[in-house]
Amino acid sequence: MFDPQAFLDTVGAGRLITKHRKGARIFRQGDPADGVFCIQKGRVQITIVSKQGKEGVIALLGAGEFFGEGCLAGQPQHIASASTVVESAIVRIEKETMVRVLREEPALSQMFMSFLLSRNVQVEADLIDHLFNSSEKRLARVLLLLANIGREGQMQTIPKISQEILAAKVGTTRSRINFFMNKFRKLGLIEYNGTLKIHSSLLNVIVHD
Amino acid sequence: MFDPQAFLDTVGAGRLITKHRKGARIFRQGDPADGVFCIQKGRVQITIVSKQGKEGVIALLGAGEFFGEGCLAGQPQHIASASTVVESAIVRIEKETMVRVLREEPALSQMFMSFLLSRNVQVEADLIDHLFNSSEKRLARVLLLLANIGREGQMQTIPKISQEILAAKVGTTRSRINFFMNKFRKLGLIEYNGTLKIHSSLLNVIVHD
DNA sequence: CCGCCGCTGTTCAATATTGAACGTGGTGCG
DNA sequence: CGCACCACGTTCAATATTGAACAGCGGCGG
Repeated sequence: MFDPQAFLDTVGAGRLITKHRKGARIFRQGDPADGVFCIQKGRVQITIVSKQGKEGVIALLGAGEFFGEGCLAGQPQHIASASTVVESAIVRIEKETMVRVLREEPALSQMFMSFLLSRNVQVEADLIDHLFNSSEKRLARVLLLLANIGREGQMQTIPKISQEILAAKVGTTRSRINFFMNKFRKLGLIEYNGTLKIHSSLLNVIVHD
Repeated sequence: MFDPQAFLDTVGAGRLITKHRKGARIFRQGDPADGVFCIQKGRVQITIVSKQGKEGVIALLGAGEFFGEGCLAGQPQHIASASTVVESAIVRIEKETMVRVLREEPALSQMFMSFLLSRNVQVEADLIDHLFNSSEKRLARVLLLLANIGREGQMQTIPKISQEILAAKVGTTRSRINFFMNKFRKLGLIEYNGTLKIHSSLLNVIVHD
């Protein structure tokens, strides 16, 4: 679907590949936005904090996905922060370089556009989720999406994620998350002691009409 | 920023311009998705209904904006419905035509991409709004956005919109909308009897920390 | 004129959600 | 070890939100 390697090979100068440990900050909300980033390996979370100090996770991105692309739309500063959730390799591409490449390389332009389109679909799905669903269903959905990043049918082990982050992503409080996590566990929909496992039966929470 | 006319001129065959009355359906949730639409004149709302029958408004779009672009991301069917809210002129472009044009015309590709980028920013802003804000603030934001579609500083008259639709866009119930509309009115932030006027002071509701 | 219909105004109990508190167990570190 | 620091489990009152009901009020067609 999307091949970041081919992309990077053609970018040439004006790019910078960096390895980051887990938990490293790539950029902060408010920093000047003059570059686009692409994940080569690892996982990155995009967060934003409100004026009241609440934190929200807008996106959890994996290999092959871009972030910081808002600057191409003319945003002078990043409206969100980006940090790694596992050890990651990130490519930074200067805004000017990106613009040039998009103009001169139709194939890459296609690639980037198809990323934008699918990101659009994703964010819209998140929005619809908030429009319609209770926090219980939203939590179920987030867990299933996390599990499905590593695709497969049955049961999935998830790389450990704090209830606080889940709360930020779902858009509710930690006490609510805790409440539902225990509910799901009692119902046998998930398991956890140190590792978190998601059963496919968790789907029933969402489609429950 | 974006010139739909120039775009349309170069599309050539494979497009179809239609005028629609207020309230006309362009496509329905579930219809096969094989075309992209562009608004030449007027206003279009994108809605989706949940399994429980609740309706949600995902987007309110104006001249120069596209919709139905999900098919370019490989969506076989529309996940939402589109209908006009005022008399509108809509251009339909066949998916194949669109793909071809995007490939062959870098300038138009740029245009479309800049639309995608700003749409992304918009939807993300909506999502953040839901993540952080109460329905009261969300309503205030929706009203302000509606007023600002026709840009200007002070006070704006809005083309009449039912509380039901507002509820769908804000993501709450009509009784809540009614409650806040009256609250805003009592506070002198908006006026309405037959026409709806938004005062710029409504902004204070949002930035109230 | 009358009745129907869609929209608004209003109320209210049931339910969901928040925000804050406190206890507990593990883990890393001086 | 003892301490500090997290993240989790649990509780609870205060608050926000829902969902449903009913009434009033124009407009519109028969």
